[in-house]
Amino acid sequence: MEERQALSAFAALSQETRLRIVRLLVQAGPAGMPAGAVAEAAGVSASNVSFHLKELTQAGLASAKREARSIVYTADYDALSGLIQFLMRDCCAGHPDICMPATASACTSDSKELSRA
Amino acid sequence: MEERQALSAFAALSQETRLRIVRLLVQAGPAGMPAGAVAEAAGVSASNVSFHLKELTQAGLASAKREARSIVYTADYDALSGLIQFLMRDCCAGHPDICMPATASACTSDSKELSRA
DNA sequence: TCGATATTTTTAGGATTATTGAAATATGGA
DNA sequence: TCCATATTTCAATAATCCTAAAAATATCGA
Repeated sequence: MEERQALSAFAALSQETRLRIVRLLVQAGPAGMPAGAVAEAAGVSASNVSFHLKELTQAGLASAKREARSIVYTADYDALSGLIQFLMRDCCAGHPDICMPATASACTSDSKELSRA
Repeated sequence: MEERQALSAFAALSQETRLRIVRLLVQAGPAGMPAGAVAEAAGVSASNVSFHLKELTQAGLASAKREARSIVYTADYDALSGLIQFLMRDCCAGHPDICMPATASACTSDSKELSRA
């Protein structure tokens, strides 16, 4: 992931509603969620969720596909994964020990940590 | 790391100069860097670097300590590590496969990846 | 203490961003 | 085709953020 993309991704994730939406989309999995369902789950208006979904899409963190009447949004796993790698690579450059606590817990097979709501 | 902190951290990292400063501080290691040196290395004015260092400090990503005439800034390793964990835990919740590519490369001992400028 | 240096705070502006409701668009079924 | 549904676009306002310049503050050496 390039710096430009990372900057966009960070900006996208720095907004409460968008962060919530990303979580919802990730939890929805590859099947994704229609915009209306996202709006309801996030507790915001339809036009507002549309605005934030567009922002997430432009930042490369989500993608849209039409399915019948609904437009279904999906989290871009590669982008999220790439952002994590960016943090590890570019920000911890020369000091891998910074990332060790994170990778250590992630690399263990203790998946309880991952299921925290 | 709580959501509030993560939102602040994302906002702090979504600005080009601040992202550059974080890189500089990380590379500087535990010894840190005085504000003036950061300004010079980042190629920005003293007042501008002061502003951004304050933002980073308030976001918990850096800390300041006075050393003689200079105020030396240090990257907060725990915060960076915590942010990576936050992404893995809260954003990849229920879908650890998202993080796998990231953790896989991070967990290998191939440190060439980490030294990219 | 005084002056020089380093850093911070303040201030003000201009530029983005968030939010809402109304209007417009696109889809599928009767 | 026409209607109902789902979503987006538009317009306006409020809020927030970024930046640069000037003023204020803190430290050290003479």
